[in-house]
Amino acid sequence: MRGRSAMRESAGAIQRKANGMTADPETTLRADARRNRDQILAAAKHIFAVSGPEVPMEEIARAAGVGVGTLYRRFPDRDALVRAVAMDNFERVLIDARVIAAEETSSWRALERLLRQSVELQLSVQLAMVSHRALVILKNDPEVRRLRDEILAVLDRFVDGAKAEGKLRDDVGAGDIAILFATLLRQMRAKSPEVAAMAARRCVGIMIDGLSARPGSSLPGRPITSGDLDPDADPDLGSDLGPDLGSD
Amino acid sequence: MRGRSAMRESAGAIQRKANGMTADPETTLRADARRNRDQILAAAKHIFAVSGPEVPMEEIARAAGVGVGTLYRRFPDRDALVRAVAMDNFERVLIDARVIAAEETSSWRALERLLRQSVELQLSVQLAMVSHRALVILKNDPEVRRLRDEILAVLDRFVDGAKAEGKLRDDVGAGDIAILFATLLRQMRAKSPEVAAMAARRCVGIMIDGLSARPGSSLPGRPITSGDLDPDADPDLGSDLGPDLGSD
DNA sequence: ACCGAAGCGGAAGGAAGTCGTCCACTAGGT
DNA sequence: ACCTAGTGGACGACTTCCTTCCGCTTCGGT
Repeated sequence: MRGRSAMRESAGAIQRKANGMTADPETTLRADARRNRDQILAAAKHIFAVSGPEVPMEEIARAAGVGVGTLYRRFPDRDALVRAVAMDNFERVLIDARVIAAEETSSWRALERLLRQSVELQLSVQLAMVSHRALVILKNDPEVRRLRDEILAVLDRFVDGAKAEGKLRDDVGAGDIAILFATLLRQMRAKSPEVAAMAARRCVGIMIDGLSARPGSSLPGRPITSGDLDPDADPDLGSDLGPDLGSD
Repeated sequence: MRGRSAMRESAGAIQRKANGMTADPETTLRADARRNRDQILAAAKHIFAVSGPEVPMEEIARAAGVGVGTLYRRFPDRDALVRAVAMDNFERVLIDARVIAAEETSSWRALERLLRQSVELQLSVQLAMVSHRALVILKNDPEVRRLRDEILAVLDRFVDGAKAEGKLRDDVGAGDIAILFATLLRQMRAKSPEVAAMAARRCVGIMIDGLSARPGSSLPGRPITSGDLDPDADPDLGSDLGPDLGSD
């Protein structure tokens, strides 16, 4: 049982590596092993997106069409895998964002396009913002963090530009948008996967309409900036679920 | 896993229902026991909303300020607790919806108010729509189901009315709205709980703007109706994803 | 104030599920 | 054709959670 569909992967990967950040792990790999590694990454990305970052490793392995041993050989523990997935996702988003920035002259249209595309690569923003566990893991990795910040910077530019164009409502910040979409992109349940997929696209459409500038409506509170997203609290973990229950 | 090992539904739960839910538990209970029961319910509601319906029972007990033993005496197993929380939530929403329906003359305003309020009672819609596990539990309870359907019926009326008024865009259905909100109401993470709470209100505001009728924008696919939300599949298990992933 | 009984908390036994290693085996590369 | 990087999946240790049980506490009537 080896055949799997993870093929929309191959092209971009090589180029990304050529971009040259961590060349160590892949150059030494045998062709076969390399392919497996990519499949694992693709499967993990998909499964993380659907079920969160704490699914059994064996499930990921199965989805990738490999054994658990292989998975553990490539990624020494779960954290390493989460990190790798996040890096891959962030890189992809960043590349997309830059392409869009280069192609679109209107910031509003750029923003819109970026958001719509994000649905298709159902994705990592949520991994970084919705999952506490993942957040803890990623926060300690400066590389990941740098990528994330770069993406937020691009988003900031789009937001500012779109506001200047009068297309984006003035009372939102990049943080609003990031939260909105991170939340929205979580998997939805419905009668069928088809309905769910359609629902996701429709939700994004509704959101974009809600974001566009229009007189007469206003939001409570103040604009949430990208800075508001940083839980700068403590870098160490310290029990992720337990303590904050008594807050009520 | 464990709940159904003894019996699919505990005989006690059925009995309680037959007696009438409101009469039995509250009249027989000692005053302090009653208070504890309410605290458990409140804590469970809060924690379910935040962390999904599969959190350790002990955590719920701790948050309620009682011991595990007390919790188990009151609710023989997790299913019973989930049911009780759902009933409570649904009843509350339904009551709100009816008050709103009676007070508002405009369907659009009624819809808007209902949606905004739903954020405050951070709530059950999500329990019924987002969590697979909960869905399975609740689907087998005709009482719960009846309540849910009643709520959806009210929502349907609001939606139809608001469309007729020309205030709600024509290309959405009650299902769109339900999905949108169920998704949106999931807990959000941000720098602080305050920011998260503000973000939730803002998101709803943006969404309502996106829903209001306006020429020039259209959504992909077809309107999602309340009927699209029912996973009418088989009642015992959703094997389509393999092992049920405790994503929450 | 007193007493019986309902109610309480939490320690402990037991079940379920996951992790990550290890080793006999397969298949690329030269 | 050989050598070794690579593979899969069974397995023992471990963690986590469920649920029961029992001695102590508190309620409520007298």
